[in-house]
Amino acid sequence: MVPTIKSVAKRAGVSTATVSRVINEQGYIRPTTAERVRKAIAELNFRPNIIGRSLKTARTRSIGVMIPTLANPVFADAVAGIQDAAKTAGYTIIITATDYCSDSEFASVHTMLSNRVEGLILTVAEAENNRLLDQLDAEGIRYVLLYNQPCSRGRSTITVDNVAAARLAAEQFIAFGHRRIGMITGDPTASDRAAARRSGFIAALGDAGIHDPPIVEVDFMNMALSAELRNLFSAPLAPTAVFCSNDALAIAVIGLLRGLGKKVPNDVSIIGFDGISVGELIEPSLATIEQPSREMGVAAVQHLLDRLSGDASQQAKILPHRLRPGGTAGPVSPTATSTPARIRHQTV
Amino acid sequence: MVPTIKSVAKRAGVSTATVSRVINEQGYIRPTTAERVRKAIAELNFRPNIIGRSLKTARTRSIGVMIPTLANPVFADAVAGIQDAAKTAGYTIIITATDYCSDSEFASVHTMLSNRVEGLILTVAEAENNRLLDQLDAEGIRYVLLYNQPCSRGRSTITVDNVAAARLAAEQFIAFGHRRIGMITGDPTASDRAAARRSGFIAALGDAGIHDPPIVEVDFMNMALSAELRNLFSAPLAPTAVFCSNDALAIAVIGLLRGLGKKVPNDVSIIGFDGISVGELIEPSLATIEQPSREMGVAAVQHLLDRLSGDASQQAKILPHRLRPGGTAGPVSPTATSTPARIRHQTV
DNA sequence: CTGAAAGCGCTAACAT
DNA sequence: ATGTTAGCGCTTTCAG
Repeated sequence: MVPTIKSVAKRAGVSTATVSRVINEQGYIRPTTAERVRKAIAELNFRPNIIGRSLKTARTRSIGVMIPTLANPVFADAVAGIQDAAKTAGYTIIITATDYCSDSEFASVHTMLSNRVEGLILTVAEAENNRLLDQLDAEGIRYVLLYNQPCSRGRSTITVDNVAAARLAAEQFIAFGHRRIGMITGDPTASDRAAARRSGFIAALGDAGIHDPPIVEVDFMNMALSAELRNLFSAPLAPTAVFCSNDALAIAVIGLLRGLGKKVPNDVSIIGFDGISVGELIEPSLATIEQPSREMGVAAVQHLLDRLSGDASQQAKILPHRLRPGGTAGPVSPTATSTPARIRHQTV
Repeated sequence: MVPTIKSVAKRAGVSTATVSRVINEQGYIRPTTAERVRKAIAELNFRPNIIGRSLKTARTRSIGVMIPTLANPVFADAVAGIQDAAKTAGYTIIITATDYCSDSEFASVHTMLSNRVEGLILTVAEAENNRLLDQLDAEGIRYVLLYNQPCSRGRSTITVDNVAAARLAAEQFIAFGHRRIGMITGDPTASDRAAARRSGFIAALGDAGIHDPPIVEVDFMNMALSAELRNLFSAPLAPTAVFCSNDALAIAVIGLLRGLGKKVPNDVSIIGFDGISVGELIEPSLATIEQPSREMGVAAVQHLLDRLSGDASQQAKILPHRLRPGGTAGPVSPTATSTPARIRHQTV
């Protein structure tokens, strides 16, 4: 059978307490004794049973991670950061994916809590009104949100300033001379960050005197780009620039535009959001609002570990976003295919 | 504090055994009693402590997963499949990434085994001569390899037929009329699958009378595309077609070619390997040998669970690969920039 | 410096 | 149909 601390003790001719002390390097052990124990451990290929230890110490050194999906590189990168930081800190991670289905959030968290994770890193659909988070708060369970927006409840979260970031995209378009600027957003109501990006985008356009920009919501999961989207680009007053609420969506939209015979960026400029690495590799390269996903994952772990050791100093940690320039976004083109409305707008 | 089975028992006025029976729905319980217990559970918000259960039952219902990195979508997709299948089967997964550093494989596996995972899903550098796997075999620990090649030791693995798949790529190039065909491969010695792809590629070319194709090895992690690579494409007899051992590499190479002023596929045709989804989204779309990563993850879980229940019927499961056509691979072009050698080869 | 023993939360005989 | 109890592997007083 698999060796236990008892078998090691017997082999080394000591008590289990001594073996435990050697394993955990605590207390005074005569060097020769320690050596004998280590030898027994090596010979038996003994691996301390964390289950037994956890039961005794009430510490698991594990954290639970819940994200929408690993299939989106944004989250995969964040988890890579989480994994790395956790490993460094001697923690183990348990992962669950919700597939953007908020109904499964309860079950996922339940599983992880049953496994007695010491804390949670969560990306939920919406942080503000969330029964699950209410319950975690009520039970005093430590968690850190990732990508979610700071909310009035003061829930701790690691994110970028999605409002400011979206403003940046809008402002870039305006600086490029665009006036007919639209937005395409995925998981519209289902994501607080998408909502924040949307509002930042609208606000920035408003500041520039552009109101009621066309905003199209698409089903992000099965990215069948809707008829509405085709209409958007086929209209005579079609936008010359479009902000997409995430990179995967942006890349899909670029494909659609190609299908419609539109040139990017000549006919339509595109800026995405996320900064996934493949964006740099496509041609033209994707202009995007980059968020430091991996670092966000690392920060989430640090933040969580801080909270686990009682330090709840800061609620939200806002990491810097950055406009990553790319070939998909450029000045409004004189050769743009749809010109009629430009005259009107140029007077502004 | 956090409720225990004892606190539930007290509240419901029953013994802990009864509570346990209710939780696990086993044995005969009077409905009214069960109801009282369930009420107590709900009121206390009791979650059974898996740690305690595991210690008693010696079952954790968890599996350990070790992959090179989550930053590569191939592995992220596989893990998504693993997670999904595991969840369905009532299992939890613990993830570690090695970052392609085989030295960390031991530590990762050690951690997971200390956590008493019931089995492992591993992608290792090399399955044939592997001390870690030898040790797992010796200890009778169940594992399933993922992406690794079947080896003489009969280690169970989920993979595609990398040799045949690479042949397919080579044959496609040949069918397109290419004769000067090269290969660019990452983690050359460090990956049995890369080696298999390489040998399949060479074999297929050999069958077509093409020998000693140029093969360039690049450091996959920091994808600084080497000088050697530049030389490859600058040579007068530069290949008109290049097979890349994975998609990430292929996309990077396409970028390099653009930098060198070469057109894809006109000057150089490219076929990648993996079938990551972004390949379909870039322009031109990436021709690639697609492997069903998500399904492979699912299959790995099924295979592992089979083994855990004593069924070791099959060693290797070969899933079907598929040539995914794409814009990056096409017929050898009459306008190709480097023509001198074509005459010689066309005589074959 | 080391050992004996209690007990973490749970399940599974064994009783009744 | 339900209760009693032993014990999973480990850590940690408490003794010595």
